[in-house]
Amino acid sequence: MPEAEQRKRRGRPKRDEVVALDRAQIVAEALRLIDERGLEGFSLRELARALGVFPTALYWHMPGGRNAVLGAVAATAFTDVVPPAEDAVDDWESWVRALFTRYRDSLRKHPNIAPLLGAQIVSNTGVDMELVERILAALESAGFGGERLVDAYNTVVAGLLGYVTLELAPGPAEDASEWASAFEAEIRGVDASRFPRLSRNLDALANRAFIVRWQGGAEKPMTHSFDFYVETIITGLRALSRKIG
Amino acid sequence: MPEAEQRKRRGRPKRDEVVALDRAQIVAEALRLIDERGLEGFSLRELARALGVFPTALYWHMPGGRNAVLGAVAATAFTDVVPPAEDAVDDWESWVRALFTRYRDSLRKHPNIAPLLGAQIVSNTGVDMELVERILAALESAGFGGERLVDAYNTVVAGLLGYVTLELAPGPAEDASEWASAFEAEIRGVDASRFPRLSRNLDALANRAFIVRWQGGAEKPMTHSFDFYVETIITGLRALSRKIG
DNA sequence: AAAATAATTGTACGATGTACAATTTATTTG
DNA sequence: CAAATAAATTGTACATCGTACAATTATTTT
Repeated sequence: MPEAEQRKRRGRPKRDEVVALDRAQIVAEALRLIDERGLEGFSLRELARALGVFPTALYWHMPGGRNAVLGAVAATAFTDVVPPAEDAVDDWESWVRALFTRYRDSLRKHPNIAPLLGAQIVSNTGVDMELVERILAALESAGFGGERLVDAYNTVVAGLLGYVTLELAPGPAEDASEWASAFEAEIRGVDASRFPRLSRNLDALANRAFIVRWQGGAEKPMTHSFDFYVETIITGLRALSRKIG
Repeated sequence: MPEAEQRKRRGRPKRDEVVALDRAQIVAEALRLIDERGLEGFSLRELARALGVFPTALYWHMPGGRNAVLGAVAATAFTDVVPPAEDAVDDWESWVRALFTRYRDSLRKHPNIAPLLGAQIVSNTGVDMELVERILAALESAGFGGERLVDAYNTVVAGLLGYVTLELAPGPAEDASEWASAFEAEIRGVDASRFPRLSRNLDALANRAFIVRWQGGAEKPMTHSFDFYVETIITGLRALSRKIG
């Protein structure tokens, strides 16, 4: 733990004192703590403790308090997800594919913040607007325009966040392994007469499909289905772009 | 407020006393409170207050505490979403379409619980297994089997939750209208040279598309795009089901 | 030199989740 | 039918949390 040394004096610190409190550093440390102990276990006070600072000092740099910190942390997930331009130009499909996988790769490095993204209108105008612009570019080159462009755009954004948010969703908080084995037993012993298809495909589905899994995507990735999901969306968009344009 | 009258006596209540504490009632009241004051404002103590009961009494019926209550509340969103059988049989596409719209309609009645669903491995074996079974049935009748069935299933489930979770996501907690107008101004004044396409389509996009909206889906539904999104997924699945089977 | 502003320490408060003991009623058992 | 056990609550207690606000000190501007 990178505890900063104590500093008893009150008031504004001298120029070269070790406080080094700074918006970027607060966000970075917050992300580190969330990576380490999860979203549920995150608190402003622990963040302050880790930074060697009083909790209320954080409010100077982040006037929004807790929510502001979490918002800023969430925003970091979008850095570097927008694929470089050269991949796009005349192949919107592979650009969209690249976007999806880059976003997923980015979140897989910090799976604990996934709930923040799928469930918050977080926006940090700048990075985000770049993302919007580039999605629009891809979809225009796919032939969408006007009202359909809006629909296609919303489809891409929802698709972008949807799968990954769910894949990386956290299970029950503390009783993890106990709950997991109990749930596994329940799944394994599912009534074959009431649920014949589930029962027949159980080996293929158990712990490898939503609702019937007992591990989160951080421990047990669902990559193959993700690729299929992306192809589904791209294929659907391609078909619909031809239908009316 | 349906405050229950006071009852001073300690210990187990007599048979016909008005305490009426019961798992189902706890969950129902919790949902009502969340509908009313939002997820952020929900607390076990207020729930207990609303039920006219000590906070710790809730632990008797819900051993998991807060998380257990929220899990149970989340599960209610899935009641009655599975479309009746007769709609399906030999038309898997309209069955899936019905599933998507029913789920969305269900959540739109309780938009505040949306974050719970997109972000938690909540499962209540029974209702859920029925859902799983029926999705599998639809996809088998669409021609999916084996490994592809798993992928298609995961695609449907992720698609089912993804859009709605994002659409109904809550904005910033308290400073709502202030933030909204500030954000609107920022969007309206976006740099046309850096973001030409966004700028060109601004009227169509502003407050009607993800990332560039300042109202949640509870206040401003995004229905048209949702329909397009559903068609995208169904069309994609149809095409991919023919490709290999 | 004085005033304003920046950046922190410190204090304080109400609220929260939950562990645990005490108490009372209902049910089961011998 | 008495005694034991289980069911369902009240009541107490505690650590923790977010944040409003005052006090303090250093830097920058006037």
